[in-house]
Amino acid sequence: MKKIGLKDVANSAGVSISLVSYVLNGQAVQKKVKKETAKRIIEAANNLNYKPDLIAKSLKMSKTHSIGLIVADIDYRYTSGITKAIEEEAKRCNYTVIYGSSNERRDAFVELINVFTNRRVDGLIIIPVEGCEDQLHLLQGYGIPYVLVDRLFKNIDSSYIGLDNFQASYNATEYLIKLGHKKIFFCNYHTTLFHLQERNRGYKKALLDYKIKFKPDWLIEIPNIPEDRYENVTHGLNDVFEKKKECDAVFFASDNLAICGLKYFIEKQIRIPDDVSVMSFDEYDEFEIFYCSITHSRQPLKEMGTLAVKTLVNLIEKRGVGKHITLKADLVAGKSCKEGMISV
Amino acid sequence: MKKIGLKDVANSAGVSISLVSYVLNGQAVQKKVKKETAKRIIEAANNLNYKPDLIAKSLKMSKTHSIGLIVADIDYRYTSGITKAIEEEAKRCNYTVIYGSSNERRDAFVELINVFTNRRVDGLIIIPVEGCEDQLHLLQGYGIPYVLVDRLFKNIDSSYIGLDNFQASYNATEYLIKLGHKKIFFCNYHTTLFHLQERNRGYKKALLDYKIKFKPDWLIEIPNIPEDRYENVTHGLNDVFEKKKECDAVFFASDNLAICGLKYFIEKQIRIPDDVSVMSFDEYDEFEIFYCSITHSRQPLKEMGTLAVKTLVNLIEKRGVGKHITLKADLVAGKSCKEGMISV
DNA sequence: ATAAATTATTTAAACGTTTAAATTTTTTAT
DNA sequence: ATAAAAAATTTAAACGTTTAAATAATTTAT
Repeated sequence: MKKIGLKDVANSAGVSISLVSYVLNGQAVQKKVKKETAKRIIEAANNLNYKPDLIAKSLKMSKTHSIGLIVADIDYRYTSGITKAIEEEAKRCNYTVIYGSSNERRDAFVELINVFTNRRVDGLIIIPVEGCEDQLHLLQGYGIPYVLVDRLFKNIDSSYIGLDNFQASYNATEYLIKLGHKKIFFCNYHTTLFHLQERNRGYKKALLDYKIKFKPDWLIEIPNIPEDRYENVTHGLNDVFEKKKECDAVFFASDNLAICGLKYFIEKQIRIPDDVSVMSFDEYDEFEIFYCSITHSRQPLKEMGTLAVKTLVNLIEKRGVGKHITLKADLVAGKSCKEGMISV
Repeated sequence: MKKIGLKDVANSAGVSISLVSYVLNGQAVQKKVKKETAKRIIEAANNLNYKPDLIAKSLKMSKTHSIGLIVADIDYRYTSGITKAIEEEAKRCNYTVIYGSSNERRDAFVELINVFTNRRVDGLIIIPVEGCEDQLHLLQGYGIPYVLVDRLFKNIDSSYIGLDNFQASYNATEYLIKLGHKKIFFCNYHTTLFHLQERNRGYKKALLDYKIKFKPDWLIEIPNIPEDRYENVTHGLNDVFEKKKECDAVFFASDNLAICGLKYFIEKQIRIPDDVSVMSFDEYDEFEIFYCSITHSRQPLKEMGTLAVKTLVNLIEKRGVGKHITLKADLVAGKSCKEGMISV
């Protein structure tokens, strides 16, 4: 079955191609098309079940109405949440999402940037990987608008939607301190990613403000390798609990780390919150099946995704200027932090 | 900065556009381009940082090298797992993924089919929604190849990658029976979706084969509305546990149902497996943070995603014929099923 | 030295749209 | 009845590629 094009509709309605184009694009009155002719054209289009070829349109208009989305890993709860919001908002704004995942690998990221620009996406939403600054510079050179999500590079001037990680981390730590915790461990990835470092900073600042002296071995650093995350967390926590270091609480800097930690605690029969308090950055819905609900900070994923699209579309259509938007996290109180600890 | 096209490269190298096209598409020898000329062209292309316009290419070749992926909800563990595998394999096959989510709504699904076909995707991978058979027929009419994943329609002849749901459900039920369970409840969505009905069938067949008389109130049916899933599961389980019906085990037909169930059991302080055994279809990694590991059937998500792409690409390129592939689930034994029950 | 064969390169049409400019038809004014 | 104005429609070029066919340049055979 041959594809139906404007030409076919034109023939069927007995008019020229351009008239069909005008009518089907809602320019009927502006171009002074006779009512009757317009009607005939529309009927013909319907009869033939005409479908515009968006590829041809894109070529002519140098506008694809598509945005590239590059995520770091769709299996992160953060990513699927934000992806969902992005797709929904994109639909609302009449854009289609072209999807790619770097899986935290630079080479895959570079490849995606390449393919997406060749595909002439109108813009990009990017959860970047470590060490991809050069690629972002490239995009700027090409004049392709993009917005970063979650992860920020200080030395790159771009639009950005993310969390106020410093504040969120500060608040979470403060929450623990106010409950009387003193020896607060912090489990984070060892990384150059700014947003994760901000969490360190928030944690340490809270300790400082409350006159708790931070001890270097309170920081449990995990290599950022998804495959053996659990082993690494186990190793880090063993270092605390096997050696019976004094520890009131462990604050996990991400949901995935927390999951590993909780698994560890179950295995070692360490009771939450009796033996140790637990705080998590980010959440899985499934936290709710832990025997005690986990206190955690919650990011407004839906809002972030929506804002990312809105900002990008603005950049694309209004040629607006880039900006940083940082949102606040909510602290969702569970039962994983011991209350009324004796202040020593 | 103006976009560099073949024309610019041609000018720079002092040759015609077609020669550039030949060389850059690896047809240099076939078209007998002089070695030296070819070299000059390649250099020019590099110098100017030429990037082919894939839109123009698509138009000319009537081939977009893109596949549409329509999921039902990216927040399902099943979906993100399979999406990950699909994107990876698509990359390997030189296809880009255009992503859309129906969020289980027919109207969104229809809209996506429309946009994707207008975008001239080469094919589609679809996790369909209830009642979208007409749309699949449309696709067949257009001659656009597609493969269904997870969910199957009996009355539609299409390629399909999914699980042997009947067998998986049968095996899980059998597992419970063999541990001595008699009163086995089954919690499933109330749905017309074939793959979920197959799970019912497997459950019932196992009971039958082991001469356990199925009682209608063992089937806990949950309306398929994500928003108030928890309330509905609670309601269903209350009907069992508040009324103190005799119940050895509850078999949840999906991971999301299981999560709700586990939450309920925690709230009501019903102990697993002491008070009741739990079996789940599908898993979340986070099952591992439940106080006892949950026995469940595991679908080979990665394999499914990979196969979906392979099958589709085959359909697209080799004009191969559609086929059904059903894979087997693994039963992952946890600690949520009581052992050595007295056979009454 | 010339024709034929081979090698190398260019021309031009096409893919399905959009749209400015040109043209034809109809209406209005005289 | 005719000119001018307005309304309706068509023509043709363009977007950036690919590729068959035409042409030009070089080599080989006579």
